[in-house]
Amino acid sequence: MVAQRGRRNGAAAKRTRTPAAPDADNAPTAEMPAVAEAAGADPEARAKSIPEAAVARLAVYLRVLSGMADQGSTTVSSEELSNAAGVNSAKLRKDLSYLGSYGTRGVGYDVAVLIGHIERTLGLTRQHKVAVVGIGNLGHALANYGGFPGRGFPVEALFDIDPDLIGVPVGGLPVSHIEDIPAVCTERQISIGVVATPPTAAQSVCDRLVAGGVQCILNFAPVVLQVPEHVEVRKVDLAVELQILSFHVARRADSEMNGSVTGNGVVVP
Amino acid sequence: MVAQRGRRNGAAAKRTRTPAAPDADNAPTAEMPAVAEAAGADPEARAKSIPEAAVARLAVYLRVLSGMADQGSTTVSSEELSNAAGVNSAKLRKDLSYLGSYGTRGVGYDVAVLIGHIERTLGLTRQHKVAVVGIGNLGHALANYGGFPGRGFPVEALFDIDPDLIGVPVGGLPVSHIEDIPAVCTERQISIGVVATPPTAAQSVCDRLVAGGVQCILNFAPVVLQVPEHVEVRKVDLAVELQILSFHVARRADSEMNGSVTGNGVVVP
DNA sequence: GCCACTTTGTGCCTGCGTTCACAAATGGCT
DNA sequence: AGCCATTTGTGAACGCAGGCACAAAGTGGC
Ligand SMILES: NC(=O)c1ccc[n+]([C@@H]2O[C@H](COP(=O)([O-])OP(=O)(O)OC[C@H]3O[C@@H](n4cnc5c(N)ncnc54)[C@H](O)[C@@H]3O)[C@@H](O)[C@H]2O)c1
Ligand SMILES: NC(=O)c1ccc[n+]([C@@H]2O[C@H](COP(=O)([O-])OP(=O)(O)OC[C@H]3O[C@@H](n4cnc5c(N)ncnc54)[C@H](O)[C@@H]3O)[C@@H](O)[C@H]2O)c1
Repeated sequence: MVAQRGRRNGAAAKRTRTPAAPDADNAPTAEMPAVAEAAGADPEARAKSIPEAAVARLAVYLRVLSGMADQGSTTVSSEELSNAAGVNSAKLRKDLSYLGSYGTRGVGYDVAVLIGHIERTLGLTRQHKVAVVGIGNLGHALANYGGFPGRGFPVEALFDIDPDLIGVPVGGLPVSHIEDIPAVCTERQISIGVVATPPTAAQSVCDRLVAGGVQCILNFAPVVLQVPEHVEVRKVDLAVELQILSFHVARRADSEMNGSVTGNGVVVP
Repeated sequence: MVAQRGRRNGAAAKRTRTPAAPDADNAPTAEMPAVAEAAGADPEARAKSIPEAAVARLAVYLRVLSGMADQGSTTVSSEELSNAAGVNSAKLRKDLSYLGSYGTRGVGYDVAVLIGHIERTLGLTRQHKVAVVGIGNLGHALANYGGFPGRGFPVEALFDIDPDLIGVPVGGLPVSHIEDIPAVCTERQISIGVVATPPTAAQSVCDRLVAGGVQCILNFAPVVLQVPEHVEVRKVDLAVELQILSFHVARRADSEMNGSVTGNGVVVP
């Protein structure tokens, strides 16, 4: 019996939206009451009503389930799965209920069936081709990482501005020049662009990706990108992550300032 | 006064809901919001009441402000700053109000003063030493990254299990063996541990970091880490980020499936 | 010194996300 | 066949966070 209960760890990235059109912004979560009519036999239609936060968790459940499937499990209860995913079991059930009633009461969920439904809901039945821009420290790591292709996100284009890098294969794929971003992305049907350039270059690179028809951008540069309304941006900002941790350290150090010490960085009187 | 409310770790508290709710008047939300209550004038004490989401934004404001300071700006209005940070101006003002009233009505905020207050609130006045474990693709990128030390997060220890890596300097720092994690972390007063190992090794590495007195962990491995209550974990999961983007692509493709096309990956009829 | 203008700080309302608790469904056991 | 243990699915409550709108507070012009 595991006494350990749910850890928190929130989502790491933040969505940004262009402040250009304050009137029509109407965040992705449909403004329409939408009522989520039960008649929705269409799983795709149902997708519209899934809360953003739940989508992030579904991805986590999916990975846990994949691990369980590899281990030979065929069914799993909400309690088990929620424990492995680090969330409350009620929340897990509610999340799963967004994609329909695919569990069996008294038994649990069929692992394979659940995997299929989550994949379909997250749009993982199609492949999403990825381009990485900025093949420096981080770009190299991303290009060499084997975990993406295996999950339906093949890296199919690399770009940089450095003449010494152009044509050099990284992770088996030659680097192209950023001038060619629009043409190459259009031609290869790239749908996700990853920005790993220095912050100063990020916006111009982003513009080229958009010109190439890319629909989503994953941004590692510490800047707020401006994009058209139809492009989705997610930001991964390590400096912010560290600063949030720093805040918690400070908060704890403050409330515990009476001798007892649980970690480094605190003076022991 | 510690007052550890607010966290969700609802440990044992069974809290059966009685309709009458005789326990306290905390049920009606209309009453005094209890936040910002007895928080004295002490800025550190006030930190406890800052919402998690606001902390993340404060870190973003801080970076924008630093850029403005470098550019010579001395004051900034909430409108300007919120634009640059990509948020609503009212939200920004509310976030800043958590750290006190340090703006001047009719003028705006003094950039330098604001930077100082945010830094103090986030605990950036002290340095937070960082250790990176798993010096592979990602670990190398992190170890070589110059952006962390400049912001008060010096990388002061590297660890791996690969004998070929031990002793090799990466980014000017030699790699140590993971066996030495507890000793080295304790000795060098490491407060933040970064896990960049394969997922299978992540939990054991995490345990060693905790044994070394590390207070926070930034986890890049796609697993849910189990840690004692006093350790804070944040997870950066690129696969999840991509899957969230994938969901949005699927959703958009679904709602727009009538010829008009705004990006790649959609068949044009 | 007064007035008009700017901008902050915040009370209030709305809506989302989380949690609880329980009825309904289901399988296994006697 | 009937009952019990188990587990799902969800209605309802609760609390946090976001956003509007306005009073308070300050600046600068005249
Ligand atoms: N390395 C890390 O661990 C890390 C951590 C956090 C954030 N980041 C951020 O990720 C980004 C990349 O970091 P990095 O360490 O890989 O930097 P890097 O300097 O190693 O690599 C940057 C790459 O971008 C290329 N580049 C420069 N200008 C370009 C342009 N206009 N168009 C296309 N490519 C261009 C450079 O040639 C170089 O190859 C930075 O914004 C950094 O702040 C990196
Ligand atoms: N590279 C990326 O772009 C990327 C992207 C997303 C997620 N990740 C995750 O980050 C982690 C690291 O990725 P990577 O690409 O750097 O992998 P990698 O294989 O290049 O590096 C892993 C490193 O960890 C070391 N290691 C193995 N077992 C260890 C142990 N028990 N203790 C300490 N070190 C050990 C290995 O020697 C190696 O140096 C993985 O969990 C991966 O899923 C990486």
